[in-house]
Amino acid sequence: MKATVRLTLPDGSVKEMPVGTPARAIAEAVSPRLAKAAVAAAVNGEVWDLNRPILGDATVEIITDDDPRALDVLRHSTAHVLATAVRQLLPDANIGFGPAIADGFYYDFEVARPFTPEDLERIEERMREVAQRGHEFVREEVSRDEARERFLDDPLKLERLEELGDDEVISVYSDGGFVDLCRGPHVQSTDRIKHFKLLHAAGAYWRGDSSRQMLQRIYGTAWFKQADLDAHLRRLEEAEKRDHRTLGKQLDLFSIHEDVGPGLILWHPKGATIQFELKRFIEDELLRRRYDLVYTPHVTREQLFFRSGHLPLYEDHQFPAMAAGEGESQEFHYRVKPMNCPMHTLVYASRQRSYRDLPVRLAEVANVYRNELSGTLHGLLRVRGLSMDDAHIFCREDQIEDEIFDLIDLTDLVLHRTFGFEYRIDLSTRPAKKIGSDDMWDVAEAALRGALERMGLTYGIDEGGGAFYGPKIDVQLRDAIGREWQGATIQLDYQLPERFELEYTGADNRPHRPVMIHRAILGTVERFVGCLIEHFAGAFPLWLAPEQVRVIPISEDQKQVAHAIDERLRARGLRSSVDDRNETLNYRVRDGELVKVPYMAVVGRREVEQGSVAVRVRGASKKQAIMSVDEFEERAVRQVRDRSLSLE
RNA sequence: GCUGACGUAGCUCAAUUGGCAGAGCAGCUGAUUUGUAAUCAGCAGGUUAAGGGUUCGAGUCCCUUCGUCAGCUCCA
Repeated sequence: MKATVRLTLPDGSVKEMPVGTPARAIAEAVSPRLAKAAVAAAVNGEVWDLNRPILGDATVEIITDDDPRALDVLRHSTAHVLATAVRQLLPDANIGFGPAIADGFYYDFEVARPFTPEDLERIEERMREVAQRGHEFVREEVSRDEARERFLDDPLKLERLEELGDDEVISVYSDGGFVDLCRGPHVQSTDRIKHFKLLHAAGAYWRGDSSRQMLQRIYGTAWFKQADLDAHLRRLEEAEKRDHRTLGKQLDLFSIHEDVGPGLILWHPKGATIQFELKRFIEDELLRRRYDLVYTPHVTREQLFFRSGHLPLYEDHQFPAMAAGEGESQEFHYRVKPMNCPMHTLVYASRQRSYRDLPVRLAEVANVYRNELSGTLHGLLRVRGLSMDDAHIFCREDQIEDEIFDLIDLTDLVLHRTFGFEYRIDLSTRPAKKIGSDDMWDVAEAALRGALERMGLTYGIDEGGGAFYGPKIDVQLRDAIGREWQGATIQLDYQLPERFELEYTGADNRPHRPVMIHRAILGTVERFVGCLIEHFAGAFPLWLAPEQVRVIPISEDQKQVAHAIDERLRARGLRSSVDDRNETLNYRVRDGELVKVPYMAVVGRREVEQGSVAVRVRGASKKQAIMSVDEFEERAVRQVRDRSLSLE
């Protein structure tokens, strides 16, 4: 057996080291500085503990605390410290899973009673003690029998253990008396863990299965630097301030009333204005791109959804059936529609189609209703009554790529060029359980890829993540404070054309089956408006702002002129109003700022004499610009037309 | 749907061990005529989510229902 191993470092240099040398030794050999910053190592690309002996030739890269992979290690280790502390305080607690997640970690426990906020404080305090003690994280590889022995009192761990394959290495990590079945890796010692905070506790089903017992999950966050932790906590606060439910109330955009029902939105005039502008923008764009608008009923005989296959598969998400009216045949039951595709399919099938007619693009910003679980409802982001910016494209296989290309362009226009979102694209390919031949899938996936590449876009691939009826493209958008939201979705469908026997006559005078593309660019109007509220923190760009201009006469003497200016702005299509309430100027300016009116046009004695207005731009206090009414009017109209994101 | 927490005026929040339901803002009325983030005074506003129970007495304790929130799950 060789006594040394050849370790290749990222700079290409090769170090000859004794077998079993840990990555830590390499870091120390390079520089004390590197050793200090080192958190873990990538050995042949796999993240390892610094202390884990390297037994064969390998590439080794030291992962330092500024590497994103290091944060996962730190957070995972913090989760172990959490479990260590909980076990010390509650020795009977059974442990579930405790992984690192985006921005933090959690750990699941099976305990006699749920954790209270006071419990969290006590646990966090104990965590600090554990961390400060500097327990080594010790990794051991054990046999299955030995592992069974060790986790005799941990039924949840035993269950996981039995699922591990025979060829898998079973590793166990311990720190300060706490032992966990765990793949690792971990930081070297608990004293590396300094900057963390427990955030909240909530119930979570074991293995995410609602038929299994409920565990108590504790969430937390951990960082290498105090400044990073502080910044993260500030981000959470900022997100809370932007919460669309709070802003929706403050800005009088929408409400949800108990008597109407949960998940059903009452759009107030100001919120409705935003929706109106959004729909107008989208529909104008669709017409330009040769879509046709359609309108279809909100209620239908349920046989339609049996034919489409939604029933009984999707029944849990549909509202219950309604009987037909008295005196009518009771043979048919009706359903409120949860989707539009079957109806659009019928519009397609309402007459013969030639290959020359394709693609047929049918669009409808449609209200649909889905009976979502009560516990999942959340403001505008998850609702039961929603308006999809839905469309279905019926095309030939050779047209798929061009259609997808156009859809991605549309997505970029809407999300990026219009609203300034950055976004990320994922392509989901064929799942194990699918319909259609492999040839069909080859064509479909190649078309999606081709369009993405023609666009010059980078995208991720979710292998096997497609729907059973076709591959899809999902777009995740990133908002002003870095959060990701589900944006557009584009799905190919070979199933519905089959079920509804859709056809077109080809150049060969033979019947052919079209392909169907389902797509939503905004997702749903409700969710998108919610996202916009948080993205802009309620300060909408001029074209979307429910109230664009507020004209404020300083005293009664300017009242008439103010109303005349308001009339002029209204005549140009601007949403203007006059605040001539009997209040001080300061009061009225403050009021306008609080509801985030983009422009306040103040009219005093000087302005009346000059035919001008003193324009105050939202958020820019004390820097008013005096300009003629004409100039202001042109400026505002131009910005609305351009859908400008900033005010000038 | 499940687990836990919560529900007081339009909004934000008080109310001691069970002991007279209160404040600020918003609203209304009046005075004031205002030069860029809150002028002053007065008035009005409540079946304490709904229903039931315990008690001399319930916003407060117990039960049921509805709703909200944090998650689980699922998705757009």
